[in-house]
Parts: sequence; structure tokens; C-alpha cells
Amino acid sequence: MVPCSVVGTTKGRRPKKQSYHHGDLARALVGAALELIETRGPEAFTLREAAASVGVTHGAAYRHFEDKTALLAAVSQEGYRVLAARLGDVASKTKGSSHERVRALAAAYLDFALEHPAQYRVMWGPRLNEDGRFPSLEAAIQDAFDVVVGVMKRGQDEGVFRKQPEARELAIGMWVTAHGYVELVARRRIKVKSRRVAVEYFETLFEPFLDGLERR
Amino acid sequence: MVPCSVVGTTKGRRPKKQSYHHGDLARALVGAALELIETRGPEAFTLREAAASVGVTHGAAYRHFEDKTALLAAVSQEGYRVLAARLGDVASKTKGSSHERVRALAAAYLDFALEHPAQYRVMWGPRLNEDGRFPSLEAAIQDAFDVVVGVMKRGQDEGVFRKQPEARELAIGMWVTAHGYVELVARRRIKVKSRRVAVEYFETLFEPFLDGLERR
DNA sequence: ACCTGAACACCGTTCAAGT
DNA sequence: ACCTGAACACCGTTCAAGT
Repeated sequence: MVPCSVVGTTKGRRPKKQSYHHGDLARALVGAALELIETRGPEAFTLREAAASVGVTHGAAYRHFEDKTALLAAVSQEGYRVLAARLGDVASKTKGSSHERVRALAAAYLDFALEHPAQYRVMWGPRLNEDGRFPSLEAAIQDAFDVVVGVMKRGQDEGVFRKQPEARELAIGMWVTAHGYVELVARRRIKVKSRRVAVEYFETLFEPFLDGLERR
Repeated sequence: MVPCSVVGTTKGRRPKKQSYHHGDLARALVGAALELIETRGPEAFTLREAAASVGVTHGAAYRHFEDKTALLAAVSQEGYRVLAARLGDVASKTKGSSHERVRALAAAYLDFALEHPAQYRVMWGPRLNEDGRFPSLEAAIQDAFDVVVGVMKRGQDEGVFRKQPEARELAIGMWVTAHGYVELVARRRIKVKSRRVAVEYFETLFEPFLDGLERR
């Protein structure tokens, strides 16, 4: 048995003299990027500033990320990872009807997006995944999406939701809807006072769409 | 009667010696920006390159635009102007039911977005209108949106559409839906072979939503 | 193996100077 | 009034050199 923590603290093998290099510079850079992006906005984000904020020369970043885009991809991926986890939680833990589950899923999606608006913008903004770079980012997106598909499928299996179109397409419909709504709220085209109100308004606005899920 | 063309050709008062300055540098810069953005993408767009492509020093741009953001705002505004015109055309010229009119409106929106994907990204991308800069851009957006509201209102007046929620909210619902769909198509999360197919798929996907517009 | 430090090409912005 | 040309601060990226 090895009595050491799984997550990298410097408890065990301590740095030789207070060495210049980080425990996990890659992770530190992603964290710094996340913070800078959320405070200053994605377009003001700078590789150099991120490096400086973790106490390292900007050139050092290139030992861990191919370029600035790769670092942004990591930020995006981290976002989808958290999102997938939250959606998964809601999907498995929500008791009640499939309708309520879909509603809770949408609410969780909106919550995440409105809590981390700048990160959400990175997740959609620059065309990171053109030409299939970053397959792990692609996988993280898929994971999040699959949760939605699963909930739709369950609704169909229970005979509550219509079976045409397929679960995958119902999920796309919900995704389109939730994302579009987030964008309009973020750009203040839809004005709401709080996140709670944003979610409530979403539900009333899309009552007809939710009804459309019903079996005919 | 003055026999001169309204649009600025150099036919009339010719430049004194072949002067260095443009007829309408502001408009020329917007045109150049539009072309560069559509070919190289918005994030690769450069003020200096736009200036160079119209044969002018980059400093000259600042006589006509406060900064790069202002030029992008002009590009965005031009986009909303064209979009509003197209939507207005469809709204006034589409014979048939209100349902068909909404469908045609959505199709026109998708067509514009998919024809000019890079410009569309500028229209949504950088937070140009934070803090209420560019009121004329804001007005152009409103003009486009008002067309949609008008169509919804007409549907209500004819007794075809439900009267709750209000026309403005029905229009928001459609906007959310169309924009969300465009984003997923643009990011290849929804894969379609052509613009025509994209529009068709949209219609089948959102049949339930369109149904939701009906009077109960 | 990992980081530094200096260099390079490029960017947005400013401004005195030209016409 | 409108544009030039040079300067400034800053950026992403590269790379020989240090430890």
C-alpha cells in the first residue's frame, strides 16, 4: 500500500531545490486560461498572460500545447467534460416522468451555459474542430450529446414520446433549442433578470416544443 | 437636370491628377473586409490587409472608423440590412397560409446564413454591441426581427396562430430555433450535403414546433 | 526533459508630417 | 480634409542555450 494522494500534490518527492518547473504545467495553464477568459473575455485572452500568471515564460507553454488553439481546445474540452457530467447526473437522478427529465436536462444545460458564459463561448466560438483536429474534444462533445439522446430514447421506450423522428433527432432538436436560447440571452436579445428567470422563461417559451415530444 | 449617375463613379468631376484618396473609402473598406472575412474567416481578418487590398495605408482606415471593432460592426450591420430586406420580401410576397409564410421566412433566414457563413459569424460573434455602442447596428437587427414579429402577428390576427404567448415571443421562439439550427449546421454537428437539404431537414425537424404555433 | 531569453514577423493604434 | 510613414506596445511562434 502506498500512502500517497492520487491527485498531484508535491507532498511526496519534493522538488530538488525549488525547481523552476511546475508540477503539472499543462493543467495549470488550462486553469489560468479559464480564469482569464472568464474575467476578461475570450477575445482578450492571451497565451503570454496565461503563462505569466502561473509564473512561467510564455515559450514554456509550447512544451505542452502545440499552439494557442490547442490550449483553447483544452479549455473547451474541460467545459464539455463538466457539462456531460452534470447532464449525466440529472438524467440518472431525476425521478418522475420523461417530460420532467427533459425539462431538468434543459435546465442543467442552461445553468451551465449561464454560469460560465465565457467558457461556453469558447466551446462554440472559434472553429477549433475544423479538419478533425482534437479528437478528444470531439469525444467530450459526443459524451454530452449522448446523455440527451439517452433521455429521449428512454422517453420513447416508455411510450411517452413520439417515435418519429428518432431519438437522435429529438435530441438535436432540444440541443438546437437550448443553444439558440443561450445565445439570445447572452447577447441580451432576450432580457432576463437572473438565471432562474432565464430557465423559467425558457420553459414557458418552449412549452409547445415540449408538447411536440408527446406521443400522438 | 444634371446627367450624372447617382452611384459614385468617377465619371463626373475627375480626380485632379489621379489623387491618392478613394471615392468612398469607408464603403470600400467594408467591401474589402467582407471579402477577406468570407475567404479567410473572421478571426484571420486584419485591418491592415483590408486597407492594403483597397490600395491605402492602414492608418487611413482610422479616418473613417474609430477602430477595428467599428469596421466589423459596419460589416455586421450590412448583413442585417440585407437580411431584413430579404425577410421583408418573403413576408410581403408569400401568398398562402400563415404557416407557409413562417416556413418561407425560416427558409430565407437559413439561406442567408448558409450563403454567408463567415459574415453570419461576425453578426453573432464578437460582442460588438456590448454597452450599446453602434445604435445603428442595433436598429438594423431590430428591423430584421420586426419582420418576424409582423408575420406572427398576422397569423394571430387571421386566427390561425395561438394568441398566447404574444407575437413577439413566438418570433423569439422562431429566431432561437433558426439560429440554433444554423450554428449546429455550421459546426457540422448536423451534417447536410447542401443548403437545400439543410432547409428541408430543418422543416421536418421542426414540424412539431410549427404545429405548436397552431391555435388550440 | 523542461524552461529561459532573445529574436522574428505581424498586429492594432497613434500621430506628426505631407498634399 | 484625407492620407502617409514611422513609431509604439503587444501578440503568437520559434529556437539555441541553459539546468
